[in-house]
Amino acid sequence: MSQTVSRAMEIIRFIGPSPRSLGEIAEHIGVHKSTALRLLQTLEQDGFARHLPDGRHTVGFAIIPLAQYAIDQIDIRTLAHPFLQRLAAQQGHTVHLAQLMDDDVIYVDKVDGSGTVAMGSRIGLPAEGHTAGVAKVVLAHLPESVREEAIERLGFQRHTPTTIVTPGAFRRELDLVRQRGWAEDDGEKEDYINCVALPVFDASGRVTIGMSVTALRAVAPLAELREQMPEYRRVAQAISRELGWNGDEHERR
Amino acid sequence: MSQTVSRAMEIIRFIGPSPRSLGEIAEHIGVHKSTALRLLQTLEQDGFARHLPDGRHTVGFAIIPLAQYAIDQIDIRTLAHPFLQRLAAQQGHTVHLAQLMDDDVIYVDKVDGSGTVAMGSRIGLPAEGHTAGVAKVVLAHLPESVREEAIERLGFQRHTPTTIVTPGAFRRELDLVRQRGWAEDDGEKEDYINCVALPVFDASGRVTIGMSVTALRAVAPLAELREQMPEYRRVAQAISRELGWNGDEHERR
DNA sequence: CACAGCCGTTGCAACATATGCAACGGCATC
DNA sequence: GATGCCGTTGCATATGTTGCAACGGCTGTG
Repeated sequence: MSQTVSRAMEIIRFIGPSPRSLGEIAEHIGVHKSTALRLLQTLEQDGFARHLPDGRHTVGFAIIPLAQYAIDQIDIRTLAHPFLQRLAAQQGHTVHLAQLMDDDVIYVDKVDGSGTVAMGSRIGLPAEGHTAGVAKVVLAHLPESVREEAIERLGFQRHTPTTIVTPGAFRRELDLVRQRGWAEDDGEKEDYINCVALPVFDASGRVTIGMSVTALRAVAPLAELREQMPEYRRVAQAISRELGWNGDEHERR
Repeated sequence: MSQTVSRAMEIIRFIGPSPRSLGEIAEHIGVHKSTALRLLQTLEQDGFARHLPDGRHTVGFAIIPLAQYAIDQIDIRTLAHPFLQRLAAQQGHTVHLAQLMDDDVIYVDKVDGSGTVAMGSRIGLPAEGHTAGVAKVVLAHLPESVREEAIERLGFQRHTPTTIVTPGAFRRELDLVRQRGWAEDDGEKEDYINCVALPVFDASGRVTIGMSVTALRAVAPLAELREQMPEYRRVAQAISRELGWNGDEHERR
């Protein structure tokens, strides 16, 4: 293991959220300022960090295309994409796939329907934990201790009158998700958009991926999406079988 | 400068585009395999690299949120965003801002109009060089030698009957962009979407940023967007003045 | 205006770590 | 079964990283 490389990466993690001074960085990684400065100079030479005019240091743009490579290599995309495309074309609605990675449910694929819709979801970015259907469906199926930790991290910011804003109400929502087999976003992030989200099971019956169908409320309200649930369930299970799932959705780990 | 950190970063750049074996990596950075392995082990411990089941190494997901931080800190967004929001609200069309970074014109902001539209543009991702309005308008205003190098890198893949697919035709298009002062995407990437793009000048009269207005052809065909050109030019110049531009758009470097 | 304090930075010697070597086990090929 | 190449590890040592001392610049205070 390389201590020098570890330090450099810790610097990048530290300066990412907000720009930092040399002294702060040296203190954070526990080295002399001259050491931190040399590490920064190297990171900056290669575009992984930037030296701002005010003297502080921040993350560099060379990381952006590398992140895109990381996104492009998410395996489930290749496997699931044809299913999403068919569903989007057939139903006319936007379909997402999102996967749990570390502590976030990250959008990993998105196929727009016809009669299209703009929304804040972006591949590579996390779904909002307390509003997005895909996040709810993944959270609902996590082991309880993991789920409780995740719930504690949620901010429960209100966006619309239907946003769930307490942990208790959110737990009841997740209970409902498990009971009926799908999650819903009832205009909780943007009040003109709703969606349903289905679990995607892996070979061991776990759920770390969710698939959602999203529509403008004016075009297809929740009731209409619910009517299509048998078809959505069929597609989510077809993707699950591609992942080696072979059982009933009521199987639990 | 830290040689060790440089090597680690070169490893990340090398394994990003496609996964690589330990031997390839060691050869690429010019060290013994055991050295490359230790550097990789450190990168993998922190999520900057991943060790695939087949033994190869690729870029890790921890880079994705860092890239988002980098995107979030692009200064022009803060400055230009109110202009884009006003224009989008007033015109009802989607407005983009894109900026030249290294060899790509990267979408750095995007405001959706009302009566919304889905499109492949994503913040942090590059605009396609030979079709996107923002890319054409930035390319058109580059110094000639830089422009020629950029044109040589373009793939000229046809997407629709109106896609420009030869360097010669593309050069003539850029001549036209400079002459009339704006670029167009005439359904060249998706045949149902068109846009116009205006140059944003900086304090020295250079153009590394473009602003575009995009609409569904069915909603607002090119002719209709062209009618609004005085207003679009006014907004682009207002943003330019915020950047310190003080002259006539015919000023050249 | 002088001074103190803190910042970012550099040259250099000491030393701690990164490095390459030799060897290993595993796997594929002949 | 032998060979070649892969990824990997222990260890000695060479070297690059590291901290120290000192520097100039900037800001705030008296």
